[in-house]
Amino acid sequence: VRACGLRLSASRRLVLEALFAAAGPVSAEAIADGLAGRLPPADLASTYRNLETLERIGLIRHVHLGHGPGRYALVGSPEREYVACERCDAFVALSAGELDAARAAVARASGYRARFTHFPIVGLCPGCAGREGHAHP
Amino acid sequence: VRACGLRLSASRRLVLEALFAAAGPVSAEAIADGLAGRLPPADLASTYRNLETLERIGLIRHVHLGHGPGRYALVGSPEREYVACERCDAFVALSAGELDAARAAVARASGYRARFTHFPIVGLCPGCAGREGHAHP
DNA sequence: ATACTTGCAAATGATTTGCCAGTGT
DNA sequence: ACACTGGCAAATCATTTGCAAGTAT
Repeated sequence: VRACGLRLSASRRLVLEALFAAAGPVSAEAIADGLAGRLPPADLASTYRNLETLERIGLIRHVHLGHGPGRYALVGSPEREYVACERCDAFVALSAGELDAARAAVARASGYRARFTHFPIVGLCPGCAGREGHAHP
Repeated sequence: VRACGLRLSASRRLVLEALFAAAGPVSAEAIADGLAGRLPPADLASTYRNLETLERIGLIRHVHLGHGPGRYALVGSPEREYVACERCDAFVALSAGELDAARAAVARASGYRARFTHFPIVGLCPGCAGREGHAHP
């Protein structure tokens, strides 16, 4: 952290603590609110600035799940890729490798090297797909 | 159109003409501007309302390509699915079926039924993937 | 005639920026 | 000390909403 010429200020440390404490990816607002009281609150604009800084040095990353705000998480091993439901905002986080077959199929069809870390695969979760097409959804 | 109890007003017709005239998916702002002068301009808020209405009755749909605004297109046959580059915003539109292998791989890994019509597959286009990892990008 | 539509202005949600005072190193 | 940071207010971007006036049917 300091190795990048950055200062380890109180609010910067708070952002990192929040991301350690969080179960999954969390929004900037949730972090600024101190994860519902579990941590001291911080200014929202500063939180966004800190998230951007920490992302630039590769400590964290953000993913866009559903229509809401972006969600941030520590970069860890194994790396996570996401599949999200466009109807109910449910999502699953898979480990690197589990989507390699899909990646290969995309490369074959389009030439693109797909990455599901920043923008997830979007579709219907088993529950919403089951309700699809029924008479009374 | 009228079959749904809707009126075919001037600005509604204009939105449809713009979508017929456009080569690919276009933003609401581009439509409201009359596609750079090719058509008369319209109010942006009304354009958004008309796009929403036309999408609700299934005539059009929108897709989120890159970081910019959503882009609208007529629903046609063959149906289109998209693969977009997260670095340079280039994208390719594939016909329904071309991504079925990828869809099957996703279903195997996650149980989700992926659809790439509203949120595209995101990754690196061949050009950006080639530059990735080089000494001086 | 009447309900659907428009246009304009103002609100919204997420995120960014300007600016000046505060503080790690 | 000095540049990096924090907090607060105001700006931005895409999109939505309120409302009075207009118009397709």
